[in-house]
Amino acid sequence: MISKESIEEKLKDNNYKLTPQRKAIIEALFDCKGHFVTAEEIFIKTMGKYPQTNFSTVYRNLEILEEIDIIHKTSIKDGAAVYELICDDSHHHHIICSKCGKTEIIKFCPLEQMKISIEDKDFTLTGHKFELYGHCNKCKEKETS
Amino acid sequence: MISKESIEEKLKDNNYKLTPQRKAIIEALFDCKGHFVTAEEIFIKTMGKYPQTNFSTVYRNLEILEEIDIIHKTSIKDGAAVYELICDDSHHHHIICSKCGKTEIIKFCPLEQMKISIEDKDFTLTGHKFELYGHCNKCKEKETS
DNA sequence: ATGCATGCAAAGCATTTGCAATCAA
DNA sequence: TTGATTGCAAATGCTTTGCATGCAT
Repeated sequence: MISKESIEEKLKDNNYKLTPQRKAIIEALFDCKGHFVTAEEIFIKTMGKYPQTNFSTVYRNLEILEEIDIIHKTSIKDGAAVYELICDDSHHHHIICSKCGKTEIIKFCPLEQMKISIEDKDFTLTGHKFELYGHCNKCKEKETS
Repeated sequence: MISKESIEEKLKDNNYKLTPQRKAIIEALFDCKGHFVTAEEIFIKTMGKYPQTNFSTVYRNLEILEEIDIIHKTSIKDGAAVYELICDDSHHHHIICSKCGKTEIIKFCPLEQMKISIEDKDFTLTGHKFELYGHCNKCKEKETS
Protein backbone atom coordinates (compact mmCIF):
# COMPACT_ATOMS: atom_id res chain seq x y z
CA MET A 1 0.00 0.00 0.00
CA ILE A 2 2.31 2.71 1.27
CA SER A 3 5.12 2.80 3.79
CA LYS A 4 6.86 5.41 5.86
CA GLU A 5 10.03 4.43 4.09
CA SER A 6 8.62 5.23 0.65
CA ILE A 7 7.49 8.63 1.89
CA GLU A 8 10.86 9.37 3.40
CA GLU A 9 12.47 8.39 0.13
CA LYS A 10 10.15 10.66 -1.82
CA LEU A 11 11.08 13.52 0.50
CA LYS A 12 14.78 12.87 -0.06
CA ASP A 13 14.22 12.72 -3.82
CA ASN A 14 12.69 16.17 -3.60
CA ASN A 15 15.60 17.51 -1.55
CA TYR A 16 13.79 17.67 1.73
CA LYS A 17 15.61 16.75 4.91
CA LEU A 18 14.41 14.20 7.40
CA THR A 19 13.94 16.04 10.66
CA PRO A 20 12.44 14.34 13.71
CA GLN A 21 9.49 16.75 13.50
CA ARG A 22 8.84 15.75 9.93
CA LYS A 23 9.04 12.07 10.82
CA ALA A 24 6.63 12.55 13.70
CA ILE A 25 4.15 14.35 11.44
CA ILE A 26 4.27 11.51 8.95
CA GLU A 27 3.72 9.00 11.75
CA ALA A 28 0.77 11.02 12.96
CA LEU A 29 -0.70 10.93 9.48
CA PHE A 30 -0.22 7.18 9.41
CA ASP A 31 -2.14 6.87 12.66
CA CYS A 32 -5.01 8.76 11.04
CA LYS A 33 -5.14 6.62 7.91
CA GLY A 34 -8.69 6.45 6.59
CA HIS A 35 -9.76 9.69 8.27
CA PHE A 36 -9.65 13.27 7.15
CA VAL A 37 -8.21 15.18 10.10
CA THR A 38 -7.51 18.83 10.85
CA ALA A 39 -4.08 20.37 11.21
CA GLU A 40 -4.79 20.68 14.91
CA GLU A 41 -5.48 16.96 15.29
CA ILE A 42 -2.27 16.18 13.44
CA PHE A 43 -0.44 18.67 15.63
CA ILE A 44 -1.71 17.02 18.81
CA LYS A 45 -0.80 13.53 17.58
CA THR A 46 2.60 14.77 16.50
CA MET A 47 3.22 16.28 19.92
CA GLY A 48 2.63 12.84 21.42
CA LYS A 49 5.52 11.54 19.34
CA TYR A 50 7.92 14.45 19.34
CA PRO A 51 6.81 17.13 21.78
CA GLN A 52 9.21 19.78 20.53
CA THR A 53 7.10 20.40 17.45
CA ASN A 54 5.62 23.72 16.59
CA PHE A 55 2.24 24.34 15.00
CA SER A 56 3.86 26.34 12.19
CA THR A 57 6.08 23.40 11.44
CA VAL A 58 3.02 21.21 11.06
CA TYR A 59 1.46 23.64 8.61
CA ARG A 60 4.67 24.05 6.66
CA ASN A 61 5.06 20.30 6.36
CA LEU A 62 1.47 19.67 5.42
CA GLU A 63 1.98 22.08 2.57
CA ILE A 64 5.07 20.24 1.41
CA LEU A 65 3.44 16.84 1.75
CA GLU A 66 0.49 18.01 -0.27
CA GLU A 67 2.76 19.35 -2.97
CA ILE A 68 4.51 16.04 -3.47
CA ASP A 69 1.21 14.13 -3.37
CA ILE A 70 1.64 12.39 -0.06
CA ILE A 71 -1.56 13.81 1.37
CA HIS A 72 -4.94 15.06 0.19
CA LYS A 73 -6.34 18.32 1.43
CA THR A 74 -9.99 19.30 1.34
CA SER A 75 -12.56 21.12 3.42
CA ILE A 76 -15.58 19.22 4.65
CA LYS A 77 -17.35 22.20 6.11
CA ASP A 78 -16.48 25.82 6.72
CA GLY A 79 -13.60 26.32 9.04
CA ALA A 80 -10.52 24.21 9.23
CA ALA A 81 -9.11 22.30 6.29
CA VAL A 82 -8.70 18.55 6.62
CA TYR A 83 -5.91 16.27 5.45
CA GLU A 84 -5.47 12.58 4.77
CA LEU A 85 -2.62 10.35 3.78
CA ILE A 86 -2.94 9.08 0.22
CA CYS A 87 -2.86 5.29 0.47
CA ASP A 88 -4.00 4.47 -3.03
CA ASP A 89 -2.13 5.83 -6.02
CA SER A 90 -4.91 5.36 -8.53
CA HIS A 91 -7.36 8.14 -9.15
CA HIS A 92 -10.33 7.96 -6.81
CA HIS A 93 -12.83 9.94 -4.76
CA HIS A 94 -14.13 9.76 -1.23
CA ILE A 95 -17.18 9.29 0.85
CA ILE A 96 -16.59 11.20 4.05
CA CYS A 97 -18.31 11.09 7.42
CA SER A 98 -19.07 14.69 8.23
CA LYS A 99 -19.10 13.89 11.95
CA CYS A 100 -15.79 12.10 12.47
CA GLY A 101 -13.98 12.52 9.16
CA LYS A 102 -13.84 8.80 8.41
CA THR A 103 -13.39 8.11 4.71
CA GLU A 104 -13.90 5.31 2.28
CA ILE A 105 -12.51 5.29 -1.19
CA ILE A 106 -14.75 5.38 -4.22
CA LYS A 107 -13.07 4.09 -7.31
CA PHE A 108 -15.71 5.46 -9.64
CA CYS A 109 -15.00 8.82 -11.26
CA PRO A 110 -17.84 10.56 -13.07
CA LEU A 111 -15.51 12.58 -15.23
CA GLU A 112 -15.02 10.11 -18.06
CA GLN A 113 -18.67 9.98 -19.09
CA MET A 114 -18.82 13.72 -18.69
CA LYS A 115 -16.06 14.82 -20.98
CA ILE A 116 -18.12 14.66 -24.12
CA SER A 117 -20.91 16.78 -22.73
CA ILE A 118 -18.48 19.46 -21.65
CA GLU A 119 -16.85 19.83 -25.05
CA ASP A 120 -19.47 22.32 -26.14
CA LYS A 121 -18.88 24.46 -23.09
CA ASP A 122 -16.82 27.60 -22.94
CA PHE A 123 -14.25 25.92 -20.69
CA THR A 124 -10.93 24.15 -20.63
CA LEU A 125 -11.06 21.64 -17.84
CA THR A 126 -8.28 21.73 -15.27
CA GLY A 127 -9.68 19.86 -12.30
CA HIS A 128 -12.67 18.44 -10.55
CA LYS A 129 -14.01 17.54 -7.15
CA PHE A 130 -16.42 14.76 -6.36
CA GLU A 131 -17.13 14.04 -2.73
CA LEU A 132 -19.95 12.23 -0.99
CA TYR A 133 -20.85 13.15 2.55
CA GLY A 134 -22.67 11.10 5.10
CA HIS A 135 -22.63 9.60 8.55
CA CYS A 136 -20.69 6.44 9.18
CA ASN A 137 -22.42 3.66 11.09
CA LYS A 138 -20.41 4.30 14.22
CA CYS A 139 -21.51 7.91 14.35
CA LYS A 140 -25.09 6.93 13.60
CA GLU A 141 -25.12 4.56 16.57
CA LYS A 142 -23.98 7.38 18.82
CA GLU A 143 -26.89 9.49 17.59
CA THR A 144 -29.43 6.82 18.51
CA SER A 145 -28.10 6.07 21.97
CA MET B 1 -36.16 31.96 -14.26
CA ILE B 2 -36.06 33.95 -11.07
CA SER B 3 -37.04 37.48 -10.15
CA LYS B 4 -36.20 39.95 -7.44
CA GLU B 5 -39.87 39.93 -6.56
CA SER B 6 -39.93 36.21 -5.91
CA ILE B 7 -36.91 36.52 -3.64
CA GLU B 8 -38.44 39.39 -1.73
CA GLU B 9 -41.57 37.33 -1.30
CA LYS B 10 -39.60 34.40 -0.01
CA LEU B 11 -37.92 36.66 2.50
CA LYS B 12 -41.27 37.95 3.71
CA ASP B 13 -42.57 34.40 3.97
CA ASN B 14 -39.68 33.66 6.26
CA ASN B 15 -40.34 36.74 8.39
CA TYR B 16 -37.43 38.77 7.15
CA LYS B 17 -37.84 42.49 6.62
CA LEU B 18 -37.08 44.27 3.39
CA THR B 19 -34.41 46.80 4.18
CA PRO B 20 -32.73 48.89 1.51
CA GLN B 21 -29.45 47.18 2.34
CA ARG B 22 -30.99 43.78 1.80
CA LYS B 23 -32.49 44.89 -1.48
CA ALA B 24 -29.16 46.27 -2.63
CA ILE B 25 -27.42 43.02 -1.79
CA ILE B 26 -29.96 41.05 -3.79
CA GLU B 27 -29.50 43.42 -6.71
CA ALA B 28 -25.76 42.96 -6.48
CA LEU B 29 -26.23 39.20 -6.60
CA PHE B 30 -28.40 39.63 -9.67
CA ASP B 31 -25.64 41.61 -11.34
CA CYS B 32 -23.28 38.73 -10.71
CA LYS B 33 -25.56 36.03 -12.11
CA GLY B 34 -23.52 33.23 -13.61
CA HIS B 35 -20.45 33.98 -11.54
CA PHE B 36 -19.34 32.81 -8.16
CA VAL B 37 -18.22 35.94 -6.35
CA THR B 38 -16.68 36.69 -2.99
CA ALA B 39 -18.39 38.53 -0.16
CA GLU B 40 -16.07 41.42 -0.87
CA GLU B 41 -17.14 41.68 -4.50
CA ILE B 42 -20.76 41.62 -3.41
CA PHE B 43 -20.01 44.25 -0.80
CA ILE B 44 -18.42 46.55 -3.36
CA LYS B 45 -21.30 46.13 -5.81
CA THR B 46 -23.79 46.71 -3.02
CA MET B 47 -22.02 49.91 -2.02
CA GLY B 48 -22.57 51.17 -5.54
CA LYS B 49 -26.28 50.79 -5.06
CA TYR B 50 -26.72 51.75 -1.42
CA PRO B 51 -23.53 53.19 0.00
CA GLN B 52 -24.64 53.03 3.62
CA THR B 53 -24.11 49.31 3.75
CA ASN B 54 -21.78 47.62 6.15
CA PHE B 55 -19.63 44.59 5.47
CA SER B 56 -21.16 42.76 8.44
CA THR B 57 -24.57 43.34 6.97
CA VAL B 58 -23.45 41.69 3.77
CA TYR B 59 -22.20 38.63 5.63
CA ARG B 60 -25.32 38.44 7.76
CA ASN B 61 -27.54 38.59 4.71
CA LEU B 62 -25.52 36.10 2.71
CA GLU B 63 -26.02 33.67 5.56
CA ILE B 64 -29.76 34.23 5.54
CA LEU B 65 -29.99 33.97 1.76
CA GLU B 66 -28.08 30.73 1.82
CA GLU B 67 -30.36 29.33 4.48
CA ILE B 68 -33.49 29.93 2.44
CA ASP B 69 -31.85 28.58 -0.72
CA ILE B 70 -31.54 31.82 -2.62
CA ILE B 71 -27.79 31.47 -3.07
CA HIS B 72 -25.16 28.78 -3.29
CA LYS B 73 -22.00 28.98 -1.26
CA THR B 74 -18.81 27.11 -2.02
CA SER B 75 -15.07 27.60 -1.92
CA ILE B 76 -13.15 27.40 -5.15
CA LYS B 77 -9.75 27.63 -3.58
CA ASP B 78 -8.41 28.29 -0.13
CA GLY B 79 -9.31 31.66 1.19
CA ALA B 80 -12.56 33.45 0.69
CA ALA B 81 -15.86 31.69 0.16
CA VAL B 82 -17.80 32.42 -3.01
CA TYR B 83 -21.50 32.86 -3.57
CA GLU B 84 -23.90 32.70 -6.49
CA LEU B 85 -27.57 33.32 -7.01
CA ILE B 86 -29.51 30.12 -7.66
CA CYS B 87 -31.25 30.67 -10.99
CA ASP B 88 -32.31 27.12 -11.66
CA ASP B 89 -34.41 25.25 -9.14
CA SER B 90 -33.66 21.80 -10.44
CA HIS B 91 -30.73 19.90 -9.03
CA HIS B 92 -27.52 20.61 -10.89
CA HIS B 93 -23.78 21.09 -10.61
CA HIS B 94 -21.29 23.61 -11.91
CA ILE B 95 -18.24 24.06 -14.02
CA ILE B 96 -16.38 27.00 -12.57
CA CYS B 97 -13.63 29.20 -13.97
CA SER B 98 -11.02 29.30 -11.26
CA LYS B 99 -9.72 32.61 -12.58
CA CYS B 100 -12.85 34.76 -12.78
CA GLY B 101 -15.50 32.64 -11.09
CA LYS B 102 -17.68 32.31 -14.15
CA THR B 103 -19.98 29.32 -13.99
CA GLU B 104 -21.99 27.14 -16.28
CA ILE B 105 -24.61 24.73 -15.11
CA ILE B 106 -24.20 21.02 -15.57
CA LYS B 107 -27.48 19.18 -15.47
CA PHE B 108 -25.83 15.79 -15.08
CA CYS B 109 -25.54 14.43 -11.57
CA PRO B 110 -23.38 11.37 -11.01
CA LEU B 111 -25.18 10.40 -7.86
CA GLU B 112 -27.97 8.33 -9.35
CA GLN B 113 -25.71 5.74 -10.96
CA MET B 114 -23.64 5.73 -7.82
CA LYS B 115 -26.23 4.90 -5.23
CA ILE B 116 -26.13 1.17 -5.83
CA SER B 117 -22.40 0.93 -5.42
CA ILE B 118 -22.54 2.80 -2.13
CA GLU B 119 -25.11 0.54 -0.55
CA ASP B 120 -22.46 -1.85 0.67
CA LYS B 121 -20.54 0.96 2.33
CA ASP B 122 -20.61 1.79 5.97
CA PHE B 123 -22.34 5.13 5.31
CA THR B 124 -25.69 6.86 5.21
CA LEU B 125 -25.52 9.46 2.50
CA THR B 126 -26.45 13.02 3.42
CA GLY B 127 -24.94 15.14 0.69
CA HIS B 128 -22.50 15.39 -2.16
CA LYS B 129 -20.38 17.84 -4.06
CA PHE B 130 -19.48 17.64 -7.72
CA GLU B 131 -17.66 20.55 -9.24
CA LEU B 132 -15.58 20.92 -12.37
CA TYR B 133 -12.88 23.55 -12.52
CA GLY B 134 -11.31 25.14 -15.53
CA HIS B 135 -10.49 28.29 -17.39
CA CYS B 136 -13.18 30.01 -19.40
CA ASN B 137 -12.31 31.11 -22.92
CA LYS B 138 -12.16 34.76 -21.95
CA CYS B 139 -9.56 34.09 -19.28
CA LYS B 140 -7.62 31.84 -21.62
CA GLU B 141 -7.39 34.63 -24.19
CA LYS B 142 -5.97 36.96 -21.55
CA GLU B 143 -3.29 34.40 -20.76
CA THR B 144 -2.14 34.25 -24.37
CA SER B 145 -1.96 37.97 -24.97
C1' DA C 1 -44.74 49.71 19.43
C1' DT C 2 -41.95 45.81 18.69
C1' DG C 3 -38.28 43.29 17.65
C1' DC C 4 -35.69 42.40 13.56
C1' DA C 5 -31.76 44.69 11.19
C1' DT C 6 -27.90 47.57 11.04
C1' DG C 7 -23.24 50.02 12.00
C1' DC C 8 -19.32 49.94 14.37
C1' DA C 9 -15.47 48.21 16.43
C1' DA C 10 -13.51 44.47 18.48
C1' DA C 11 -12.81 39.67 18.67
C1' DG C 12 -12.26 35.00 16.66
C1' DC C 13 -10.20 31.50 14.13
C1' DA C 14 -7.27 29.19 10.87
C1' DT C 15 -3.32 29.98 8.59
C1' DT C 16 0.93 32.44 7.11
C1' DT C 17 5.20 34.92 7.62
C1' DG C 18 9.74 37.28 9.10
C1' DC C 19 13.62 36.48 11.38
C1' DA C 20 17.14 34.58 14.12
C1' DA C 21 18.75 30.25 15.77
C1' DT C 22 19.39 25.33 14.82
C1' DC C 23 20.30 21.12 12.60
C1' DA C 24 20.57 17.45 8.75
C1' DA C 25 23.43 16.47 4.99
C1' DT D 1 29.89 24.09 6.17
C1' DT D 2 25.65 25.50 4.30
C1' DG D 3 21.18 25.91 3.17
C1' DA D 4 16.99 23.83 4.63
C1' DT D 5 14.19 23.74 8.76
C1' DT D 6 12.49 25.15 12.94
C1' DG D 7 10.49 28.04 16.97
C1' DC D 8 8.54 31.99 18.24
C1' DA D 9 5.68 35.72 18.05
C1' DA D 10 3.43 38.77 15.34
C1' DA D 11 0.65 39.52 11.38
C1' DT D 12 -2.74 38.27 8.09
C1' DG D 13 -7.25 37.49 5.99
C1' DC D 14 -11.80 36.13 6.27
C1' DT D 15 -15.64 35.95 9.05
C1' DT D 16 -18.33 36.49 13.31
C1' DT D 17 -20.16 38.84 17.30
C1' DG D 18 -21.82 42.16 21.13
C1' DC D 19 -24.06 46.03 21.82
C1' DA D 20 -26.39 50.25 21.20
C1' DT D 21 -29.12 52.54 17.69
C1' DG D 22 -32.38 52.63 13.91
C1' DC D 23 -36.04 51.23 11.04
C1' DA D 24 -39.66 48.10 8.67
C1' DT D 25 -43.93 46.33 9.80
